[in-house]
Amino acid sequence: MEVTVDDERLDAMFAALADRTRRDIVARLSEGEATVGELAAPYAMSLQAVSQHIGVLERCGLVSRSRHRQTRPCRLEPQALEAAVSWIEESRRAWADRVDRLEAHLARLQEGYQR
Amino acid sequence: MEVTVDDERLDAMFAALADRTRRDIVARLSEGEATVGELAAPYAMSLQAVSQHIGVLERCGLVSRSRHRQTRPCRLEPQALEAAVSWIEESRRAWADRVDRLEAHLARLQEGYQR
DNA sequence: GACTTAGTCAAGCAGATGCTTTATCAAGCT
DNA sequence: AGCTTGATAAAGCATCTGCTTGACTAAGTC
Repeated sequence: MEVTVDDERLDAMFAALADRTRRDIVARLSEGEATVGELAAPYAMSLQAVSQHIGVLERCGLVSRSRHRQTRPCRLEPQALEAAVSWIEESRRAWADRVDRLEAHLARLQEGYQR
Repeated sequence: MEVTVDDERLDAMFAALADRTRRDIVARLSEGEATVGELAAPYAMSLQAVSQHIGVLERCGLVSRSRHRQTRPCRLEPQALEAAVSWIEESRRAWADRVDRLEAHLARLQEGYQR
């Protein structure tokens, strides 16, 4: 049974992860919630830029923002990462299967020659 | 021990996978080698465009092109996919650990109240 | 040698992306 | 009410991307 994830979602997800700053933010959030300001602090770029990066992560479902007083705490939505992993795993598995079949085939040929 | 993959490589890899046509090509190649022309056939776009897509996949190490007569057979280099998977898995694992710790903590609190 | 096949190279263009700056808003502080 | 803090909104700009077309090359066919 295949887990079919729609293409647009994968587009957005991989595109989101294609930026170092955003991968950094995801890694940071995997250690726990953080506000936009906290996430922005380590970077040379403006708070607005980081807020935009978080927007990208939010739009593809990897991160969600809530409110607490004036701050906007962000947290990871890891089931979204699942979609990306499963696509990659599926392709890799298909390739591995193919290599296995090929090797098995070659092994049978080899056996044939030796007999 | 961490498998540290350099950021530029991950940038290129996720960017490569952020395109539906390129993911299609990877999926197709996971079923076996194919020439540029064979890969291009299903698409409305020009052969040149597909060749450029393959170039992107090649530059990030996911695909390699060889030569056979006038054709350029392409094949998947699946150990490259490993880098992407391991980055994602690592972040997800960190998040899962954190959730587990949190739940364990809450469980202990709960126990405390009931005693 | 001329023609076809399979593909690359290169220039150009419309639209997306990553940042900036300025302006604005909502919550808390005095 | 006015000021500060934490953040979003919007406009602008340089660069990158995905595609196109036209020109070229290498290998095989007539």
